[in-house]
Amino acid sequence: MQTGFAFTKFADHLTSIAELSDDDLDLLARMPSSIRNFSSHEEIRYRDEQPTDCCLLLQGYTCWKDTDHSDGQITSIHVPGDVPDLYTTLSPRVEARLFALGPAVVAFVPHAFFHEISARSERMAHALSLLALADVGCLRNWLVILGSCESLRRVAHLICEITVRLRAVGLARDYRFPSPLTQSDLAAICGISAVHANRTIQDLRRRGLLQWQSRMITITDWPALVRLAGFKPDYLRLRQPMLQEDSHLLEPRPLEALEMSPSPVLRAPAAPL
Amino acid sequence: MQTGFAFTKFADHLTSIAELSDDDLDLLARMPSSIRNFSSHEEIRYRDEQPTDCCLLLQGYTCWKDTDHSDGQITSIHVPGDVPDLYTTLSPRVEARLFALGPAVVAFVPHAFFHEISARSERMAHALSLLALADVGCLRNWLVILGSCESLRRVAHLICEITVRLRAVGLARDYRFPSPLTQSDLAAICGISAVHANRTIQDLRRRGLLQWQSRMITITDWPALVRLAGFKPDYLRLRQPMLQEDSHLLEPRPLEALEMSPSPVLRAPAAPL
DNA sequence: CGTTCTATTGACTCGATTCAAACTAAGTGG
DNA sequence: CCACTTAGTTTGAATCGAGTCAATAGAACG
Repeated sequence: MQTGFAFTKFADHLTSIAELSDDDLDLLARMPSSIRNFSSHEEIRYRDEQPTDCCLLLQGYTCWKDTDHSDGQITSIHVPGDVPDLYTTLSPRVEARLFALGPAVVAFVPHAFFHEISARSERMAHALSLLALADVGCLRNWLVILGSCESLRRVAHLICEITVRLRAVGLARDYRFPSPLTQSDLAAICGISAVHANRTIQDLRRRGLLQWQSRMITITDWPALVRLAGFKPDYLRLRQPMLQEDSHLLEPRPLEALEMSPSPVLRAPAAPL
Repeated sequence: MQTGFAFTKFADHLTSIAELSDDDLDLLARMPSSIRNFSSHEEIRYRDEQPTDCCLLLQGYTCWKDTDHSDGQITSIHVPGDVPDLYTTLSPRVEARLFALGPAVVAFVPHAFFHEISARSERMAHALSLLALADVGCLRNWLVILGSCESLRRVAHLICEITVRLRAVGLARDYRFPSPLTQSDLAAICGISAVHANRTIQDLRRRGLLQWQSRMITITDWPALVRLAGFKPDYLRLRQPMLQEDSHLLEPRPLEALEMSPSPVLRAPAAPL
């Protein structure tokens, strides 16, 4: 167990949702973690596991699968800065399976750390609650998508959400980001067949909204994609809406430069907890 | 504001998920509440409302709709004992709309009460966390259903879930319960059209699994319904599984008589908080 | 007693699945 | 380095589940 810079990704994520004091950021800087690499489709958390730490995703993507079936429905996906199993700090049993979608880097952070920072700072405890509520908001919103949209909107919405969530932690600044998902993964997220996932992507490509090649997604018409998806990011509970419907891709860093300093806590030297 | 017996429904619900001490039950007995009746499809919570109390459902059903569209997707439904907006104790803003599905009786309970019992009893705080986690479990499970099942299984699964959740709070003992939902409501839950909802119900009737007439559902072949739905109630996190695949309807109260005393706290006289 | 909401039915259309096959890319080992 | 394997993508054709539209029948309510 060592102290590293894992906390900066988490700090970016937290500050995108809740306002933190300098003291809170100092608390975060003391986050102990042990890093592990996972290869694509490797299992990170097993059903009925009772971990004493949480997974903080540093690079790549992960997803929950609630069913045991290997190509079963994916219930949520995660981007760097997310802590998919934060809820295990409340009830330490894992009821589903957590997989890496593409290669992923994960920092394991002891439950005790989250308990401690919650106890020390009221505001931090509140921020962690908001984080959990944001996850539930994502879940509810995705349920609405699955229940009421056809495949084209589903896929479009998914890509909008990933984009905004990445940008909230300082990634995908140029509307371009790695996407190691297979089309079967995409299908498992969107609740459609792999074949149809393929045809849907082609449709999006043909409409000139995005490119998806060699494990990279490049959004070529963000406003149109948002419009097609009917994407409204309120449910993400971000302090900055992050939409910029008007800003075109020609101006790479629109107006969030000041609100979005990538890692405001880097000034604090890390020290063991 | 008065103290009533609203707490018994809530206590039933809590004890179905978490173990409570006698002291905890005494705490619950002091629950202050003000009762209100709602008629079918009346709105209980409005978007962007900032309530200082929670809705404890005493009779009937309610549902969340995340979209403003009046026939939009329903993201969750609630049975007596549920507190749909418990999360507002953490973050007091309501992001969706809460409706009564059929006539409903609701007890409004101040946030302060939940904060107080959490502060006084560690075990109670934990129980409330488990309650919230169970809600999320429901949500995830329903997302899987919407993403991977066709309409027949969706409807079958919904009815299984309602049945088990009702039975967990001492209702629907004979696999028979009021169901004031319209077929449009059912459609909005299951993400299908109202016309198709109708045809699906007829299918279930034709298979001899249930009756649905004059706002009552009678399950006529519970084991077959469970099998058809592929219903596995683990995700509800109930302490008692409540499946009884084998027990037929001829024996109305199978084996849960001892574990399920309907309101174990009624012995405690209610006193103002 | 009529108005309104809800349930039901039929015909047509469309989105999506399935199955099968071909094709590409990426490894792996001889 | 090439042949072989494997995983992932792409395409077509047949089928099926579900949506839509429209019309009717029934139930509830004032």
